[in-house]
Amino acid sequence: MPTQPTPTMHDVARVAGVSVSTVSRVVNNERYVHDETRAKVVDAIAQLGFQRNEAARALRPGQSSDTVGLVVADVANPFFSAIAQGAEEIVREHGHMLIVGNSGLDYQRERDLVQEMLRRRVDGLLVVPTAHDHAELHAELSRWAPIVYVDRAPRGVRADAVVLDNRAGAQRAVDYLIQAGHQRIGYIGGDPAVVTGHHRLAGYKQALRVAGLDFDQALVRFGNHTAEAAEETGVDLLTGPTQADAIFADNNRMTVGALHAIRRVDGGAGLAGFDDVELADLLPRPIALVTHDSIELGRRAARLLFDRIAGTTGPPRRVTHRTQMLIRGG
Amino acid sequence: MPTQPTPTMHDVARVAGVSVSTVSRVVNNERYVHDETRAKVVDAIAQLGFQRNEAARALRPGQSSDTVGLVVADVANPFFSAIAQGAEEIVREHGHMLIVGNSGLDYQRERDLVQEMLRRRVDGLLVVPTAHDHAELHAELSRWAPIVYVDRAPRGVRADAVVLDNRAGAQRAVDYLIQAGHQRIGYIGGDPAVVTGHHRLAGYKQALRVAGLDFDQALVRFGNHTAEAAEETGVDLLTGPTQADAIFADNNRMTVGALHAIRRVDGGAGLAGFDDVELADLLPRPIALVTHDSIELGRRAARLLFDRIAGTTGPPRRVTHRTQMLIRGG
DNA sequence: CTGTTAGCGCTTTCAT
DNA sequence: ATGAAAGCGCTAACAG
Repeated sequence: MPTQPTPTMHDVARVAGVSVSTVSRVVNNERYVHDETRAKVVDAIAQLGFQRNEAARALRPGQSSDTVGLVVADVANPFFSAIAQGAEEIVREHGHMLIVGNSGLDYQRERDLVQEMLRRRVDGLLVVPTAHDHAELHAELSRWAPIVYVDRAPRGVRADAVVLDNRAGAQRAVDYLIQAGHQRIGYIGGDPAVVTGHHRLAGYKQALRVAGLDFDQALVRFGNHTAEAAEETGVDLLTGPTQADAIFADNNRMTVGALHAIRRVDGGAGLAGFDDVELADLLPRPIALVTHDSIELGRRAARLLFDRIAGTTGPPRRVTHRTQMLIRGG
Repeated sequence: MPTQPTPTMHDVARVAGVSVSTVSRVVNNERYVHDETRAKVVDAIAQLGFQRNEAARALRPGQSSDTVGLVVADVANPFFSAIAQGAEEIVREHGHMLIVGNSGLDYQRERDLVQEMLRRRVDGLLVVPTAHDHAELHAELSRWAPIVYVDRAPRGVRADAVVLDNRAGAQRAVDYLIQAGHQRIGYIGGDPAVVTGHHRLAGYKQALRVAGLDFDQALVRFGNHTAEAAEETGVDLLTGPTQADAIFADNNRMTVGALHAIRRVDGGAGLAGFDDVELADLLPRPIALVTHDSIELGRRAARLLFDRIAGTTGPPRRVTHRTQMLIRGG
């Protein structure tokens, strides 16, 4: 059956034989409504299946849409879906709803999404920013609603952000590879412009430096946008002239690719990676993983956002979540 | 800096020295606006950073909120996040936005979420229903907006749904185990009330029947709600009096649990599972997986929904997606 | 206790 | 080509 127009308070009022204001009072559980009148209204509401139009309600001054927007690169990536999970949890606790959009790491789309969400008058935004400089975007849009950045701070802006301890995490994992006797550790990274990559690379370099190993630019390969690309890069690192004997993978997609590469090459290459990957513990060979609670990351970002929505002012807050290294598999 | 109130068309009109109707015309790209006037308005819009309030716009008769709701059990589960990914893609193509909620497979929460989304006047709903009877819920709420169910049809209702070929998929995987010489195949399932489990169990039974094997109720264990629970169940099946020599896992979480169980027991138990699991191909022992394109599942459901939103009437449509069996790992 | 009124931000006749 | 005015569904004074 085709859908019907939703009944309004006016309809309820007519059926109950009262005025709309009385209906409004009943719906909002206000005092000073005669029990009898209330009963009539409640009946009419049930009979019509009335549900208050929140969009209309939000139009009143001082009211809000009770929605929050979340922009991630790609909800299908376990890292981002964990963020979404955590964010949804907090958002629901606050009686809000979550609008989700995928930027695909495309700046234009990110921009469009944020703008569209603002047009819907979200109370705030959680954004995993693309690599593009955000100075303009942030200045232009954060006037209207608070924005909290997740996983990485955008370029060109000092703004609220909840991030991971990328550098220390990467350093630790790379150090593990070094301690295991590897000397030529390849670095497989994603978009070179994304700042997390830079920090993780810094951790990689630091580990080499501490161990007194030389840094070889040929071992560093950014620009892998899928696990498949990372796999090819991994094979090349391991079998090509670079002669890598281990790999550090920049994020979960890269790790999956690296695992396949190592399997194809079938040498004794070592592997470490940023982010956890499901089933890594069942793999035949040990892998060092920089893990973190990404659901909590989403929660923290959402809490910070609601803090701002509640009116908390002050300088940009930067929350850094710790990571830990786990040796899984083997 | 705290956020400012968003400028309205009225503000723009004042700055541009025209009336709100003229601003509206410019914003909506209507003809019959003098170029000079248009320029003034465009300037004012840019100066103020005006963005049309979509909520207010949607209030006008005949207009819609251009939003769609998606209710899944848990976006962090790769199966559901893939659905979200596919849905988001189509929703965006239609110029809409996606509101996401997690039901946690709790009927009351599902109900609350759907109702809340309806209050926000979503144009339609995509729902992965809980196990509860939906006769009342569906009858009550589908009057206001079209609902398309994803992954499983709700109990007690004939409604639009996009589902998988659960029975045939399970049958094929179980048959694979039988052909591999296994005789006592344990079944690890989730919520016994979820209909997909029933269909998959039917496929399991059918495979046994075809092969002339007896069905043993003791081998069937529903009620595992996490991978950890599935692991314990798996260990019990393999080492307990049931003496299972293989396991069929009902869904991706169960498969992860079963993998751990088999690893703990360390026998030569066979394993098959519904849904794909990342990295399964790298595991040391072969596993039969019933795979499917779950992103496409989300896309199909969303397309069907927009079909209804566009006004297509007719009897409930049931779309069944094919599955395929892959032997991964080994 | 309840109804009348005004108005939120926007679109849409209807005049001019 | 532009403006005035009404109204979408709801809430919030303000009367009574």
